[in-house]
Amino acid sequence: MAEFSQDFFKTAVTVDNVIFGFDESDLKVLLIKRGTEPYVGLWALPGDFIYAQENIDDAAARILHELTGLEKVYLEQVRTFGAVGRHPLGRVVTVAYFSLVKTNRYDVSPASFAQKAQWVNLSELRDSTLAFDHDEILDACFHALKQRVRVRPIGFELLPPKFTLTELQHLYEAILEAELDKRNFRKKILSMDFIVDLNESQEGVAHRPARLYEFDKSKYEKFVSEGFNFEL
Amino acid sequence: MAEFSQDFFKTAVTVDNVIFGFDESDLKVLLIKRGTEPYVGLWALPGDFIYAQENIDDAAARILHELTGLEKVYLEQVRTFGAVGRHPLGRVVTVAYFSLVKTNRYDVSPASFAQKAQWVNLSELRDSTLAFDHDEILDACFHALKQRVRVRPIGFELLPPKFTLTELQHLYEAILEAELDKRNFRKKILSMDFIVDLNESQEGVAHRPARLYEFDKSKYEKFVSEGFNFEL
DNA sequence: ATTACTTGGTGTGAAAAATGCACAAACTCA
DNA sequence: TGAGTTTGTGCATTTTTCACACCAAGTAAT
Repeated sequence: MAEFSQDFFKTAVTVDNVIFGFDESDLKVLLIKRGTEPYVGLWALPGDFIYAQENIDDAAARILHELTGLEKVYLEQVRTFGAVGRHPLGRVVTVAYFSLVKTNRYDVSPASFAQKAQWVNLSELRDSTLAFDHDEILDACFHALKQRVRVRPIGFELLPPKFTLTELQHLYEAILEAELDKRNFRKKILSMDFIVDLNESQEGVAHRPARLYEFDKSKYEKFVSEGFNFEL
Repeated sequence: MAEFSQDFFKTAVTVDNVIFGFDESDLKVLLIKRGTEPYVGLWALPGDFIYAQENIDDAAARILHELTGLEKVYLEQVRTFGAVGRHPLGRVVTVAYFSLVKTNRYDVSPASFAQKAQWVNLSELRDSTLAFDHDEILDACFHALKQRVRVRPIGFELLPPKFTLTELQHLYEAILEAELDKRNFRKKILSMDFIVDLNESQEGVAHRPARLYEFDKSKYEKFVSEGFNFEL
Protein backbone atom coordinates (compact mmCIF):
# COMPACT_ATOMS: atom_id res chain seq x y z
CA MET A 1 0.00 0.00 0.00
CA ALA A 2 1.42 3.37 -0.97
CA GLU A 3 2.66 5.41 1.95
CA PHE A 4 0.97 8.64 1.11
CA SER A 5 -2.46 7.25 1.50
CA GLN A 6 -2.08 5.17 4.68
CA ASP A 7 -3.89 7.73 6.75
CA PHE A 8 -6.94 7.33 4.65
CA PHE A 9 -7.44 3.66 5.45
CA LYS A 10 -9.04 4.26 8.80
CA THR A 11 -12.71 4.18 8.11
CA ALA A 12 -15.11 1.37 8.91
CA VAL A 13 -17.94 0.54 6.59
CA THR A 14 -21.19 -0.99 7.73
CA VAL A 15 -24.32 -2.07 6.00
CA ASP A 16 -27.75 -1.32 7.41
CA ASN A 17 -30.71 -3.14 6.06
CA VAL A 18 -34.30 -2.02 6.06
CA ILE A 19 -36.17 -5.28 5.73
CA PHE A 20 -39.75 -4.78 4.68
CA GLY A 21 -42.50 -7.27 5.16
CA PHE A 22 -46.23 -7.17 4.64
CA ASP A 23 -48.96 -8.81 6.64
CA GLU A 24 -52.63 -8.18 7.12
CA SER A 25 -52.66 -4.91 5.23
CA ASP A 26 -49.68 -3.49 7.11
CA LEU A 27 -46.17 -2.76 6.00
CA LYS A 28 -43.66 -3.89 8.57
CA VAL A 29 -39.99 -3.45 9.20
CA LEU A 30 -37.72 -5.94 10.90
CA LEU A 31 -35.91 -4.25 13.76
CA ILE A 32 -33.43 -5.57 16.26
CA LYS A 33 -32.72 -4.74 19.83
CA ARG A 34 -29.02 -4.02 19.93
CA GLY A 35 -26.89 -6.48 21.88
CA THR A 36 -23.57 -4.63 21.65
CA GLU A 37 -22.29 -1.16 22.35
CA PRO A 38 -23.00 1.49 21.38
CA TYR A 39 -26.72 1.99 21.92
CA VAL A 40 -27.12 -1.38 23.67
CA GLY A 41 -30.75 -2.15 24.25
CA LEU A 42 -32.06 0.35 21.73
CA TRP A 43 -34.04 -0.58 18.65
CA ALA A 44 -32.10 -0.32 15.45
CA LEU A 45 -31.91 -1.50 11.89
CA PRO A 46 -30.10 -4.78 11.45
CA GLY A 47 -26.61 -4.06 10.23
CA ASP A 48 -23.00 -5.07 10.59
CA PHE A 49 -19.49 -4.18 9.59
CA ILE A 50 -18.46 -5.42 6.21
CA TYR A 51 -15.52 -7.78 6.23
CA ALA A 52 -12.22 -7.09 4.56
CA GLN A 53 -12.83 -9.55 1.76
CA GLU A 54 -16.54 -9.03 1.36
CA ASN A 55 -18.39 -7.11 -1.32
CA ILE A 56 -20.92 -4.62 -0.03
CA ASP A 57 -23.86 -6.36 -1.68
CA ASP A 58 -22.73 -9.63 -0.17
CA ALA A 59 -22.58 -8.09 3.27
CA ALA A 60 -26.17 -6.92 2.89
CA ALA A 61 -27.23 -10.42 1.87
CA ARG A 62 -25.30 -11.93 4.78
CA ILE A 63 -27.00 -9.74 7.35
CA LEU A 64 -30.35 -10.67 5.97
CA HIS A 65 -29.45 -14.32 5.99
CA GLU A 66 -28.15 -14.31 9.55
CA LEU A 67 -31.31 -12.73 10.77
CA THR A 68 -33.93 -14.54 8.79
CA GLY A 69 -32.30 -17.57 7.27
CA LEU A 70 -33.49 -16.35 3.89
CA GLU A 71 -31.41 -16.33 0.75
CA LYS A 72 -31.87 -14.82 -2.67
CA VAL A 73 -34.30 -12.18 -1.58
CA TYR A 74 -34.80 -8.83 -3.21
CA LEU A 75 -32.11 -6.37 -2.11
CA GLU A 76 -31.42 -2.91 -3.33
CA GLN A 77 -28.85 -0.35 -2.33
CA VAL A 78 -30.32 3.02 -1.46
CA ARG A 79 -27.73 5.48 -0.26
CA THR A 80 -24.68 5.88 1.93
CA PHE A 81 -24.71 7.83 5.17
CA GLY A 82 -21.44 9.14 6.45
CA ALA A 83 -21.86 12.24 8.59
CA VAL A 84 -18.74 12.70 10.68
CA GLY A 85 -20.27 12.22 14.12
CA ARG A 86 -22.83 9.57 13.32
CA HIS A 87 -21.04 6.76 15.16
CA PRO A 88 -19.49 7.13 18.60
CA LEU A 89 -16.73 4.59 17.99
CA GLY A 90 -15.06 6.42 15.14
CA ARG A 91 -15.56 7.14 11.51
CA VAL A 92 -18.16 4.71 10.31
CA VAL A 93 -19.83 5.07 6.99
CA THR A 94 -22.92 2.98 6.39
CA VAL A 95 -24.43 1.78 3.17
CA ALA A 96 -28.20 1.46 3.40
CA TYR A 97 -30.15 -1.28 1.65
CA PHE A 98 -33.74 -2.25 1.64
CA SER A 99 -34.99 -5.74 1.10
CA LEU A 100 -38.37 -7.28 0.56
CA VAL A 101 -39.35 -10.56 2.17
CA LYS A 102 -42.44 -12.63 2.69
CA THR A 103 -43.02 -12.31 6.42
CA ASN A 104 -45.13 -15.34 6.99
CA ARG A 105 -42.76 -17.89 5.62
CA TYR A 106 -40.41 -18.07 8.59
CA ASP A 107 -39.73 -16.85 12.09
CA VAL A 108 -37.03 -14.38 12.85
CA SER A 109 -34.25 -15.39 15.15
CA PRO A 110 -31.65 -13.29 16.92
CA ALA A 111 -28.31 -12.98 15.15
CA SER A 112 -24.78 -12.17 16.29
CA PHE A 113 -25.52 -8.47 16.16
CA ALA A 114 -28.96 -8.69 17.73
CA GLN A 115 -30.33 -9.54 21.15
CA LYS A 116 -33.77 -9.85 19.75
CA ALA A 117 -35.55 -9.17 16.50
CA GLN A 118 -39.09 -8.11 15.87
CA TRP A 119 -41.43 -7.03 13.11
CA VAL A 120 -42.79 -3.56 13.72
CA ASN A 121 -45.58 -1.85 11.84
CA LEU A 122 -44.22 1.05 9.89
CA SER A 123 -47.13 3.18 11.00
CA GLU A 124 -46.19 2.67 14.64
CA LEU A 125 -42.71 3.96 14.02
CA ARG A 126 -43.53 7.55 13.19
CA ASP A 127 -41.89 9.22 16.16
CA SER A 128 -39.88 6.34 17.39
CA THR A 129 -36.21 6.96 17.95
CA LEU A 130 -33.88 4.35 16.67
CA ALA A 131 -30.18 4.07 17.36
CA PHE A 132 -27.65 6.11 15.35
CA ASP A 133 -29.19 7.92 12.38
CA HIS A 134 -31.43 4.97 11.66
CA ASP A 135 -34.60 7.01 11.64
CA GLU A 136 -33.21 8.95 8.74
CA ILE A 137 -32.08 5.79 6.99
CA LEU A 138 -35.47 4.19 7.41
CA ASP A 139 -37.12 7.26 5.93
CA ALA A 140 -34.81 7.25 2.93
CA CYS A 141 -35.41 3.55 2.32
CA PHE A 142 -39.16 3.81 2.57
CA HIS A 143 -39.03 6.68 0.15
CA ALA A 144 -36.90 4.64 -2.22
CA LEU A 145 -39.34 1.74 -2.02
CA LYS A 146 -42.22 4.07 -2.79
CA GLN A 147 -40.46 5.37 -5.88
CA ARG A 148 -39.34 1.97 -7.01
CA VAL A 149 -42.64 0.22 -6.72
CA ARG A 150 -44.15 2.62 -9.22
CA VAL A 151 -41.87 1.57 -11.99
CA ARG A 152 -40.91 -2.04 -11.23
CA PRO A 153 -43.27 -4.77 -10.10
CA ILE A 154 -41.25 -5.60 -7.00
CA GLY A 155 -44.28 -5.59 -4.74
CA PHE A 156 -44.76 -9.30 -5.38
CA GLU A 157 -41.62 -10.01 -3.39
CA LEU A 158 -43.66 -9.10 -0.32
CA LEU A 159 -46.57 -11.43 -1.03
CA PRO A 160 -46.88 -15.19 -0.82
CA PRO A 161 -46.71 -17.00 -4.16
CA LYS A 162 -50.50 -17.12 -4.37
CA PHE A 163 -52.38 -13.98 -3.51
CA THR A 164 -55.69 -12.28 -4.10
CA LEU A 165 -56.08 -9.02 -5.96
CA THR A 166 -57.36 -7.40 -2.81
CA GLU A 167 -54.18 -8.34 -1.00
CA LEU A 168 -52.14 -6.91 -3.83
CA GLN A 169 -54.13 -3.71 -3.74
CA HIS A 170 -53.72 -3.36 0.02
CA LEU A 171 -50.02 -3.81 -0.42
CA TYR A 172 -49.81 -1.01 -2.95
CA GLU A 173 -51.97 1.19 -0.80
CA ALA A 174 -49.67 0.64 2.15
CA ILE A 175 -46.56 1.45 0.16
CA LEU A 176 -47.95 4.41 -1.72
CA GLU A 177 -49.87 5.68 1.32
CA ALA A 178 -52.89 6.32 -0.85
CA GLU A 179 -56.25 4.76 -1.48
CA LEU A 180 -56.75 3.15 -4.86
CA ASP A 181 -59.96 2.49 -6.72
CA LYS A 182 -60.72 -1.21 -6.82
CA ARG A 183 -61.95 -1.40 -10.39
CA ASN A 184 -59.26 0.80 -11.84
CA PHE A 185 -56.58 -1.06 -9.94
CA ARG A 186 -57.73 -4.45 -11.19
CA LYS A 187 -58.12 -3.23 -14.72
CA LYS A 188 -54.59 -1.87 -14.78
CA ILE A 189 -52.94 -4.80 -13.07
CA LEU A 190 -54.68 -7.40 -15.19
CA SER A 191 -54.03 -5.52 -18.40
CA MET A 192 -50.34 -6.11 -17.82
CA ASP A 193 -50.36 -9.72 -18.68
CA PHE A 194 -47.96 -11.11 -16.14
CA ILE A 195 -50.36 -11.82 -13.32
CA VAL A 196 -52.00 -15.13 -13.93
CA ASP A 197 -55.29 -16.39 -12.66
CA LEU A 198 -54.78 -19.76 -10.98
CA ASN A 199 -58.46 -20.71 -11.12
CA GLU A 200 -58.33 -21.42 -7.44
CA SER A 201 -60.14 -19.78 -4.59
CA GLN A 202 -59.52 -18.89 -0.99
CA GLU A 203 -60.87 -21.37 1.50
CA GLY A 204 -62.25 -20.98 4.99
CA VAL A 205 -63.23 -17.35 4.77
CA ALA A 206 -66.59 -16.17 6.00
CA HIS A 207 -67.54 -14.46 2.78
CA ARG A 208 -67.29 -14.92 -0.93
CA PRO A 209 -63.85 -16.43 -1.54
CA ALA A 210 -61.45 -14.52 -3.72
CA ARG A 211 -59.62 -15.91 -6.72
CA LEU A 212 -55.93 -16.59 -6.35
CA TYR A 213 -53.30 -15.24 -8.69
CA GLU A 214 -49.59 -15.57 -9.11
CA PHE A 215 -46.91 -13.34 -10.54
CA ASP A 216 -45.27 -14.77 -13.64
CA LYS A 217 -41.74 -13.43 -13.57
CA SER A 218 -40.66 -14.89 -16.88
CA LYS A 219 -43.63 -13.31 -18.64
CA TYR A 220 -42.78 -10.00 -17.03
CA GLU A 221 -39.19 -10.22 -18.15
CA LYS A 222 -40.26 -11.01 -21.66
CA PHE A 223 -42.36 -7.84 -21.73
CA VAL A 224 -39.50 -5.78 -20.35
CA SER A 225 -37.12 -7.05 -22.98
CA GLU A 226 -39.66 -6.02 -25.60
CA GLY A 227 -39.55 -2.48 -24.30
CA PHE A 228 -42.59 -2.67 -22.10
CA ASN A 229 -42.75 -0.22 -19.24
CA PHE A 230 -44.43 -1.11 -15.98
CA GLU A 231 -46.00 1.84 -14.32
CA LEU A 232 -48.70 1.93 -11.76
CA MET B 1 -12.36 2.97 20.25
CA ALA B 2 -13.57 -0.44 21.35
CA GLU B 3 -11.06 -3.16 20.84
CA PHE B 4 -13.27 -5.67 19.12
CA SER B 5 -13.87 -3.50 16.17
CA GLN B 6 -10.37 -2.13 15.50
CA ASP B 7 -9.88 -4.45 12.61
CA PHE B 8 -12.80 -2.96 10.83
CA PHE B 9 -11.36 0.54 10.64
CA LYS B 10 -9.15 -0.17 7.69
CA THR B 11 -11.15 0.95 4.73
CA ALA B 12 -10.63 4.10 2.72
CA VAL B 13 -13.57 6.00 1.33
CA THR B 14 -13.41 8.09 -1.78
CA VAL B 15 -15.87 10.20 -3.65
CA ASP B 16 -16.13 10.14 -7.42
CA ASN B 17 -18.01 12.84 -9.18
CA VAL B 18 -19.68 12.70 -12.56
CA ILE B 19 -19.86 16.33 -13.52
CA PHE B 20 -22.31 16.94 -16.32
CA GLY B 21 -22.30 19.96 -18.56
CA PHE B 22 -24.22 20.91 -21.65
CA ASP B 23 -23.07 22.86 -24.64
CA GLU B 24 -24.23 23.12 -28.21
CA SER B 25 -26.75 20.31 -27.97
CA ASP B 26 -24.30 17.89 -26.39
CA LEU B 27 -24.12 16.47 -22.93
CA LYS B 28 -20.59 16.48 -21.63
CA VAL B 29 -18.72 15.02 -18.72
CA LEU B 30 -15.71 16.52 -17.03
CA LEU B 31 -12.90 13.99 -16.92
CA ILE B 32 -9.41 14.19 -15.57
CA LYS B 33 -6.16 12.64 -16.61
CA ARG B 34 -4.86 11.00 -13.48
CA GLY B 35 -1.70 12.48 -12.00
CA THR B 36 -1.08 9.92 -9.27
CA GLU B 37 -0.85 6.17 -9.00
CA PRO B 38 -2.66 3.99 -9.68
CA TYR B 39 -3.73 4.36 -13.28
CA VAL B 40 -1.47 7.39 -13.83
CA GLY B 41 -2.15 8.95 -17.18
CA LEU B 42 -5.52 7.32 -17.68
CA TRP B 43 -8.76 9.21 -17.97
CA ALA B 44 -10.94 8.99 -14.92
CA LEU B 45 -13.72 10.64 -13.02
CA PRO B 46 -12.57 13.38 -10.70
CA GLY B 47 -12.49 12.00 -7.17
CA ASP B 48 -10.53 11.97 -3.98
CA PHE B 49 -10.29 10.40 -0.57
CA ILE B 50 -12.58 11.88 2.01
CA TYR B 51 -10.84 13.36 5.00
CA ALA B 52 -11.23 12.12 8.54
CA GLN B 53 -13.31 15.09 9.60
CA GLU B 54 -15.21 15.62 6.39
CA ASN B 55 -18.80 14.70 5.60
CA ILE B 56 -19.26 12.76 2.39
CA ASP B 57 -21.41 15.43 0.76
CA ASP B 58 -18.80 18.02 1.66
CA ALA B 59 -16.08 15.95 0.04
CA ALA B 60 -18.08 15.82 -3.17
CA ALA B 61 -18.50 19.58 -3.09
CA ARG B 62 -14.81 20.05 -2.38
CA ILE B 63 -13.75 17.97 -5.36
CA LEU B 64 -16.02 19.94 -7.58
CA HIS B 65 -14.75 23.19 -6.19
CA GLU B 66 -11.07 22.27 -6.56
CA LEU B 67 -11.63 21.37 -10.17
CA THR B 68 -13.94 24.09 -11.33
CA GLY B 69 -13.87 26.82 -8.72
CA LEU B 70 -17.64 26.51 -8.51
CA GLU B 71 -19.65 26.47 -5.32
CA LYS B 72 -23.24 25.71 -4.51
CA VAL B 73 -23.89 23.63 -7.57
CA TYR B 74 -26.36 20.83 -7.86
CA LEU B 75 -24.97 17.62 -6.38
CA GLU B 76 -26.67 14.34 -5.80
CA GLN B 77 -25.45 11.08 -4.36
CA VAL B 78 -26.10 8.11 -6.60
CA ARG B 79 -24.65 4.91 -5.21
CA THR B 80 -21.64 3.39 -3.52
CA PHE B 81 -19.28 1.01 -5.25
CA GLY B 82 -17.23 -1.29 -3.12
CA ALA B 83 -16.29 -4.47 -4.92
CA VAL B 84 -13.36 -6.07 -3.13
CA GLY B 85 -10.78 -5.77 -5.89
CA ARG B 86 -11.78 -2.45 -7.38
CA HIS B 87 -8.78 -0.51 -6.12
CA PRO B 88 -5.21 -1.83 -6.30
CA LEU B 89 -4.04 -0.01 -3.16
CA GLY B 90 -6.37 -1.71 -0.75
CA ARG B 91 -9.98 -1.72 0.25
CA VAL B 92 -11.41 1.46 -1.16
CA VAL B 93 -15.09 2.09 -1.27
CA THR B 94 -16.26 4.98 -3.40
CA VAL B 95 -19.41 7.03 -3.15
CA ALA B 96 -20.57 8.26 -6.55
CA TYR B 97 -22.16 11.66 -7.07
CA PHE B 98 -23.31 13.49 -10.11
CA SER B 99 -23.38 17.24 -10.40
CA LEU B 100 -24.79 19.65 -12.92
CA VAL B 101 -22.90 22.76 -13.93
CA LYS B 102 -23.10 25.47 -16.53
CA THR B 103 -20.11 24.70 -18.69
CA ASN B 104 -19.60 28.06 -20.29
CA ARG B 105 -19.24 30.05 -17.14
CA TYR B 106 -15.65 29.19 -16.35
CA ASP B 107 -12.60 27.28 -17.45
CA VAL B 108 -11.55 24.08 -15.81
CA SER B 109 -8.16 23.96 -14.16
CA PRO B 110 -6.14 21.02 -12.99
CA ALA B 111 -6.52 20.15 -9.31
CA SER B 112 -4.37 18.29 -6.80
CA PHE B 113 -5.71 14.98 -8.04
CA ALA B 114 -5.59 15.82 -11.73
CA GLN B 115 -2.86 16.42 -14.26
CA LYS B 116 -5.34 17.81 -16.67
CA ALA B 117 -9.07 18.13 -16.96
CA GLN B 118 -11.26 18.12 -20.02
CA TRP B 119 -14.88 18.15 -21.08
CA VAL B 120 -15.76 15.10 -23.13
CA ASN B 121 -18.94 14.49 -25.07
CA LEU B 122 -20.90 11.71 -23.50
CA SER B 123 -21.56 10.24 -26.92
CA GLU B 124 -17.84 9.89 -27.58
CA LEU B 125 -17.39 7.86 -24.43
CA ARG B 126 -19.37 4.79 -25.39
CA ASP B 127 -16.56 2.26 -25.42
CA SER B 128 -13.93 4.31 -23.73
CA THR B 129 -12.16 2.68 -20.84
CA LEU B 130 -11.72 4.79 -17.78
CA ALA B 131 -9.62 4.00 -14.75
CA PHE B 132 -10.97 1.74 -11.98
CA ASP B 133 -14.64 0.90 -12.36
CA HIS B 134 -15.39 4.40 -13.55
CA ASP B 135 -17.16 3.25 -16.70
CA GLU B 136 -19.70 1.53 -14.54
CA ILE B 137 -19.99 4.54 -12.25
CA LEU B 138 -20.51 6.85 -15.19
CA ASP B 139 -23.26 4.61 -16.51
CA ALA B 140 -25.00 4.52 -13.17
CA CYS B 141 -24.83 8.30 -12.84
CA PHE B 142 -26.13 8.96 -16.31
CA HIS B 143 -28.95 6.59 -15.63
CA ALA B 144 -29.70 8.38 -12.37
CA LEU B 145 -29.72 11.72 -14.16
CA LYS B 146 -32.13 10.38 -16.74
CA GLN B 147 -34.51 9.19 -14.06
CA ARG B 148 -34.20 12.33 -12.01
CA VAL B 149 -34.79 14.78 -14.79
CA ARG B 150 -38.20 13.28 -15.42
CA VAL B 151 -39.49 14.15 -12.03
CA ARG B 152 -37.55 17.21 -10.92
CA PRO B 153 -36.75 20.25 -13.05
CA ILE B 154 -33.03 20.01 -12.46
CA GLY B 155 -32.17 20.43 -16.13
CA PHE B 156 -31.99 24.17 -15.67
CA GLU B 157 -28.84 23.73 -13.64
CA LEU B 158 -27.14 22.90 -16.91
CA LEU B 159 -28.31 25.98 -18.80
CA PRO B 160 -27.29 29.61 -18.53
CA PRO B 161 -29.74 31.82 -16.61
CA LYS B 162 -31.35 32.98 -19.84
CA PHE B 163 -32.14 30.35 -22.39
CA THR B 164 -34.38 29.67 -25.35
CA LEU B 165 -36.99 26.95 -25.44
CA THR B 166 -35.11 25.25 -28.23
CA GLU B 167 -32.02 25.03 -26.06
CA LEU B 168 -34.09 23.59 -23.28
CA GLN B 169 -35.60 21.05 -25.62
CA HIS B 170 -32.20 20.00 -26.96
CA LEU B 171 -31.03 19.52 -23.40
CA TYR B 172 -33.90 17.23 -22.59
CA GLU B 173 -33.39 15.34 -25.81
CA ALA B 174 -29.75 14.79 -24.95
CA ILE B 175 -30.52 13.53 -21.47
CA LEU B 176 -33.49 11.39 -22.39
CA GLU B 177 -31.85 10.17 -25.59
CA ALA B 178 -35.11 10.70 -27.44
CA GLU B 179 -36.57 13.17 -29.87
CA LEU B 180 -39.36 15.37 -28.59
CA ASP B 181 -42.09 17.13 -30.51
CA LYS B 182 -41.51 20.88 -30.54
CA ARG B 183 -45.07 21.95 -30.00
CA ASN B 184 -45.89 19.41 -27.36
CA PHE B 185 -42.70 20.17 -25.51
CA ARG B 186 -43.43 23.88 -25.41
CA LYS B 187 -47.03 23.38 -24.41
CA LYS B 188 -46.04 21.17 -21.52
CA ILE B 189 -43.14 23.25 -20.31
CA LEU B 190 -45.03 26.51 -20.45
CA SER B 191 -48.09 25.05 -18.80
CA MET B 192 -45.98 24.60 -15.70
CA ASP B 193 -45.86 28.19 -14.71
CA PHE B 194 -42.34 28.46 -13.45
CA ILE B 195 -40.58 29.31 -16.67
CA VAL B 196 -40.92 32.99 -17.27
CA ASP B 197 -40.79 34.84 -20.53
CA LEU B 198 -38.25 37.63 -20.25
CA ASN B 199 -39.57 39.54 -23.26
CA GLU B 200 -36.10 39.58 -24.65
CA SER B 201 -34.72 38.04 -27.79
CA GLN B 202 -31.54 36.49 -28.95
CA GLU B 203 -29.26 38.86 -30.82
CA GLY B 204 -26.82 38.33 -33.63
CA VAL B 205 -28.31 35.16 -35.03
CA ALA B 206 -28.86 34.78 -38.75
CA HIS B 207 -32.51 33.85 -38.46
CA ARG B 208 -35.60 34.76 -36.54
CA PRO B 209 -34.36 35.36 -32.98
CA ALA B 210 -35.78 33.25 -30.23
CA ARG B 211 -37.34 34.55 -27.06
CA LEU B 212 -35.39 34.19 -23.85
CA TYR B 213 -36.76 32.60 -20.73
CA GLU B 214 -35.61 32.02 -17.21
CA PHE B 215 -36.38 29.44 -14.59
CA ASP B 216 -38.13 30.86 -11.55
CA LYS B 217 -37.02 28.66 -8.72
CA SER B 218 -39.15 30.28 -6.05
CA LYS B 219 -42.27 29.82 -8.15
CA TYR B 220 -41.35 26.21 -8.69
CA GLU B 221 -40.88 25.65 -4.99
CA LYS B 222 -44.21 27.21 -4.24
CA PHE B 223 -45.85 24.75 -6.63
CA VAL B 224 -44.04 21.82 -5.09
CA SER B 225 -45.10 22.79 -1.60
CA GLU B 226 -48.68 22.88 -2.86
CA GLY B 227 -48.36 19.29 -3.96
CA PHE B 228 -47.60 19.93 -7.61
CA ASN B 229 -45.76 17.21 -9.44
CA PHE B 230 -43.31 17.98 -12.22
CA GLU B 231 -43.21 15.33 -14.83
CA LEU B 232 -42.00 15.53 -18.35
C1' DA C 1 -84.30 -22.69 5.42
C1' DT C 2 -84.08 -18.06 5.73
C1' DT C 3 -81.79 -13.97 6.74
C1' DA C 4 -78.03 -11.10 7.83
C1' DC C 5 -73.35 -10.18 7.06
C1' DT C 6 -69.12 -9.69 4.67
C1' DT C 7 -66.06 -9.32 0.87
C1' DG C 8 -65.49 -10.31 -4.23
C1' DG C 9 -66.08 -9.02 -8.74
C1' DT C 10 -67.58 -6.27 -12.76
C1' DG C 11 -68.55 -1.79 -17.08
C1' DT C 12 -69.51 2.64 -18.73
C1' DG C 13 -69.36 7.43 -19.61
C1' DA C 14 -67.17 11.94 -18.92
C1' DA C 15 -62.96 14.64 -18.56
C1' DA C 16 -58.25 15.34 -19.16
C1' DA C 17 -53.98 14.52 -21.29
C1' DA C 18 -51.09 13.16 -25.03
C1' DT C 19 -50.14 13.03 -29.69
C1' DG C 20 -49.54 14.18 -34.55
C1' DC C 21 -49.25 17.42 -37.87
C1' DA C 22 -48.05 22.17 -41.47
C1' DC C 23 -47.33 26.81 -42.34
C1' DA C 24 -46.60 31.81 -41.61
C1' DA C 25 -43.32 35.09 -39.03
C1' DA C 26 -38.85 37.29 -37.99
C1' DC C 27 -34.44 37.93 -38.62
C1' DT C 28 -29.50 38.02 -41.46
C1' DC C 29 -26.83 37.88 -45.38
C1' DA C 30 -25.61 38.39 -50.14
C1' DT D 1 -35.37 42.22 -52.40
C1' DG D 2 -34.96 37.46 -52.35
C1' DA D 3 -32.88 33.25 -50.30
C1' DG D 4 -31.90 30.92 -46.22
C1' DT D 5 -32.67 29.63 -41.52
C1' DT D 6 -34.96 28.93 -37.23
C1' DT D 7 -38.98 30.43 -34.38
C1' DG D 8 -43.54 30.05 -32.98
C1' DT D 9 -48.27 28.61 -32.98
C1' DG D 10 -53.89 25.68 -33.13
C1' DC D 11 -56.71 22.18 -33.76
C1' DA D 12 -58.60 17.60 -34.24
C1' DT D 13 -57.95 12.73 -32.84
C1' DT D 14 -56.64 9.25 -29.82
C1' DT D 15 -55.50 7.57 -25.46
C1' DT D 16 -55.55 7.61 -20.67
C1' DT D 17 -57.50 8.59 -16.43
C1' DC D 18 -60.95 8.96 -13.24
C1' DA D 19 -65.30 8.53 -10.78
C1' DC D 20 -68.85 5.72 -9.65
C1' DA D 21 -72.87 1.44 -7.72
C1' DC D 22 -74.70 -2.98 -7.71
C1' DC D 23 -75.15 -7.98 -7.81
C1' DA D 24 -72.62 -12.48 -6.57
C1' DA D 25 -70.82 -15.95 -3.51
C1' DG D 26 -69.76 -17.61 0.44
C1' DT D 27 -70.34 -18.18 6.13
C1' DA D 28 -72.78 -17.65 10.47
C1' DA D 29 -76.57 -17.20 13.30
C1' DT D 30 -81.38 -18.03 14.14
